Amino acid sequence: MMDDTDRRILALLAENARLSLKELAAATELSSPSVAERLRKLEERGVIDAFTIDVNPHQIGYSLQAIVRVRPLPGQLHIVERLIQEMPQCVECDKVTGDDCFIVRLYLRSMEELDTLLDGIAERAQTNTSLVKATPVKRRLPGLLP
Amino acid sequence: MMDDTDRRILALLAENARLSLKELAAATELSSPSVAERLRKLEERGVIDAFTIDVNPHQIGYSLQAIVRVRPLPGQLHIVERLIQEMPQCVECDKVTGDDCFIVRLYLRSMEELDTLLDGIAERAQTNTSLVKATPVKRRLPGLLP
DNA sequence: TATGAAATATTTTTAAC
DNA sequence: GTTAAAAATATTTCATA
Repeated sequence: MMDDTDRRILALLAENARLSLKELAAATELSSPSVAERLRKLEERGVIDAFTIDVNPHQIGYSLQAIVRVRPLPGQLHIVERLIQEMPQCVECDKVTGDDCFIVRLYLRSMEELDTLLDGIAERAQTNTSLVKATPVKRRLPGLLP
Repeated sequence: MMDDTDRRILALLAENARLSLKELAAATELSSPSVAERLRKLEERGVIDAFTIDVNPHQIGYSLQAIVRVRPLPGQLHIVERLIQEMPQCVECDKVTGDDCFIVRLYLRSMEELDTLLDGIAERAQTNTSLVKATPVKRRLPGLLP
């Protein structure tokens, strides 16, 4: 279903999603219409979920990043889930197995903002916060071997 | 430094990074050259880190997703960090405060692959694995208020 | 310093193979 | 999957607020 050329296109777009069809064509030794058609199919099949941007949180005022494990109290799961979804500081949330129910990534302007945010769910959930000190692996594609 | 128009451009590109200058210009009621100039500056200032794609892990063979907290044993921190970085299944890794040192997001083809991967660092680190059951918030921009 | 208009150059799309 | 022509778009230049 996906060949080496498709994988090459994905890897190129992961680095620069605004590459023109012409540039993609040159890199894959195909013609532009051919690349356009492959792109269309990759989107249609849902391999490419979205063309998007990575924004540097620091440059838009978010000086801190935290990963918070959230364990809702009995009966509070759905409310907590909704509260998390509505936090503008939440950029990612997964529902997971194990003692914790949610793992949330927050962008924060200050420690005070973190405190306020967690206070807002303190009555409904236990939380465990880790502050991000560094990012050894920035979001990237996984291996694309067949 | 960043005005409402810039924020609008960021929000539009977060949804579709391949929007043409013309489309961005229409949406912001600016001319194409004007949008091009703003884009150039957003990149130059590092507000936009990258134009990239979101790939659906299922469509490229990764049926499972796990978030693993990793706590290296004394003296093993740097080796463990390197081992994580070299895992093609690792799509994200943060170094954090607290008992755990690293929080890693893995894409996996099978449970067996998870087992093999964790066995590979078992002598150097304690790990705690959560399997992703759902994703209430998919990666998104944080609030962009000034 | 940021914008817009117009001209030019480039790219994308379409159609035929 | 390709080529080549038509259509759409991007870029450059320059004038302007």
